[in-house]
Amino acid sequence: MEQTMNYWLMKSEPDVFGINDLYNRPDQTEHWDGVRNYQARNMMRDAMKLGDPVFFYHSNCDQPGIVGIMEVVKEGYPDFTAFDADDPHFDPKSDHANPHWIMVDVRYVRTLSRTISLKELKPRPELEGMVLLRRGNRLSIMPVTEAEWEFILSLETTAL
DNA sequence: GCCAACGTTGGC
DNA sequence: GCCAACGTTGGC
Repeated sequence: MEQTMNYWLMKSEPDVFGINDLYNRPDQTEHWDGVRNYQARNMMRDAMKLGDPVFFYHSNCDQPGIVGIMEVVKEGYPDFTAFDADDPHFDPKSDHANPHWIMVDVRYVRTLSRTISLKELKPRPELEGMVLLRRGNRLSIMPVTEAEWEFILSLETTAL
């Protein structure tokens, strides 16, 4: 059964885990742990599929924006950091028998030739309605439409 | 560092 | 089930 490809955007603070950190991981692959939001969890559990392309977004930094591309290389499985009392993302309500939290593995694909900043995305009429740009949006993982994906990539080679 | 927006928690 | 208090996110 053929399934439509889904596109995603995942946020991370570059001071904590930036795109260069992903680049430097063995196999350029890392598990995306620590997500403790049910909406984001549900997307990883139900909708993110092998091979789905993902924008890497740097948040909470000098220039928030999209910095690169990665892909899903392992579909949703229990986030073991929730089981570890020493982990900052520990959740006492989650255990192996009943894991509350889910993560996926992602692999580095490439770094964009320049950062496509949030500031640059905001005024674009083509991106009106994009989840990222919705007021008060705090999701760390969100869907991107194919049209949004293509448009954003077209900006990479556009002069500012 | 500030603070708006939002999710979660817990008392009732 | 309501909602106030609190914690977190994340742009600025």
